[in-house]
Amino acid sequence: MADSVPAARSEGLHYLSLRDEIAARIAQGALRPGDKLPSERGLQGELGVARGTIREALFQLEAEGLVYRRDRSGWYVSPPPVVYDPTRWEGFLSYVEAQGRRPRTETISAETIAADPLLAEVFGRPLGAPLYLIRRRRYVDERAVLVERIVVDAALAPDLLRHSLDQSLTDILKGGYGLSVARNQVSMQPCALTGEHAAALRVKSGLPGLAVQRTSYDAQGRVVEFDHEYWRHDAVRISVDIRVR
Amino acid sequence: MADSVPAARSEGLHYLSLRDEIAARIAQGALRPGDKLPSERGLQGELGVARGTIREALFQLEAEGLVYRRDRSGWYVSPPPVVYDPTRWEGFLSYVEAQGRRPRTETISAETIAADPLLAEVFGRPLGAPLYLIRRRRYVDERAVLVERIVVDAALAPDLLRHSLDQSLTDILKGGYGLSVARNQVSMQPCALTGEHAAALRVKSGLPGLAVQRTSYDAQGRVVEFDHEYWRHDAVRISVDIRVR
DNA sequence: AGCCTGATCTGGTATGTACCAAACGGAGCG
DNA sequence: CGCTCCGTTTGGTACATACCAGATCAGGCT
Repeated sequence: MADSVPAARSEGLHYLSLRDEIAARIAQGALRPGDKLPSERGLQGELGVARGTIREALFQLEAEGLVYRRDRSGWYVSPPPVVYDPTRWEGFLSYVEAQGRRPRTETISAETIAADPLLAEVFGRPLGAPLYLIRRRRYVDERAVLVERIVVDAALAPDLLRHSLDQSLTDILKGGYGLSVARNQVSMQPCALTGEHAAALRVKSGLPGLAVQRTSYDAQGRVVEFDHEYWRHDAVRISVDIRVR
Repeated sequence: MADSVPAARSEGLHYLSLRDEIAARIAQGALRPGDKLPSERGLQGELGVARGTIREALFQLEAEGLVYRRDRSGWYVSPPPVVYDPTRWEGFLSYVEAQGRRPRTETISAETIAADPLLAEVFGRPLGAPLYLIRRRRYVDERAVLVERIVVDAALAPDLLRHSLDQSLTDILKGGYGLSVARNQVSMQPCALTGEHAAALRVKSGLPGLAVQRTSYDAQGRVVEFDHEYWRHDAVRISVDIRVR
């Protein structure tokens, strides 16, 4: 990294100028997506500031989505986010591919469960009715970007779990069962990834995320999918184009 | 140590158990929205852990939107977020009120500017065409929750700046100029609030936020508003209900 | 070639200390 | 009563240090 960061010392708070310095390097292309930053201790020696201060600057860049960390490996420049349009339901694999990125899906678990009060209400089915619960992890360019928990009515898609769930669930439901989505009810909220979600994405507990809850209905108003997604905040941008009511 | 947080010491990482302990108190109503937490140094004495560890736990709760800080005043339990549906464009004041909260708008600045290349493109107007630029800050229950930067085509709304901009801009455009919104193009991305935005919201630079960009069109496809909003991440939840294309 | 192992590198957690500056609150003054 | 002033409280920044545990990788063994 040669001459390090002279401009950064100009003024004000150390961690802010360091943050701005690194951000500038990324903006001007001196650091490119996927590049590894020097180690915290390396920067410490280079810049002559305490490691805690370096980390404060890195945390801010992480919150801005400019860098991310791989646990006990190092800090890396973030790739650009994928654009997610909840009004176009083509499925993860196709829209990620359409953006020139490499998607992958991994099934964590798939099981039959009995409807609890909430799910019974959502699906309009009796308590205890059989439902499928699917947990998946999805990647873009081999970086885990979201975990999801999908519930499907077993009555609408018998033997769904026989299929390989690493492909598009939308396609399976449409091709195999004639179920297609006509309406989506989507709710999104910034959150922190904690516990099982953080573990599944292999990120530090507390990383900012985006929680998306989606209920998909077919033309008859039946619930086709009830889906909770937890995204890394830096991996996604939401875009919708709508007629106003 | 009064005994206070006994369960928190059970196992694992100090800051995670402390975080969970406070989160549990909020969930069960022992701490209510708006309540002030003990000071960092107070907790330090109570719990016997270092102040840095306390702060780590508080940062996580902040990232989850459960608590927020008022600079050099203290940490407080967050009020619930307002629900924002970009497909229903009734304006901030009315939908916040509909949720039983108290909205307020403050105009920071209002001026006439000349279209730069980007704005000329967006509005389909020549370079240098006159546009209005309005900056506002909006509050819910007297807490600043967003800053926005709205651009309006001066040709469509002459003398717009004569109006009081602390009211609904939607109403002014509709009532005063017959402009009503027929289509919204909305893009949202988690971000960090920095620089002027952080200052305007009086939060620490680096607080997680949600950046919303909205382009509103009327029935003739003319751009009515071009709007950038920066929300505190804990103040808003997005909800949309849409027919799938 | 493939597997195992152990040293090393890296970030993660935790503690202590010090000082700064904004916010707050109470005393005192006009 | 309202204002100013000032000491106190509170979070904000910065430093130093120590140790832990997962990730990584080179080297040696099979």
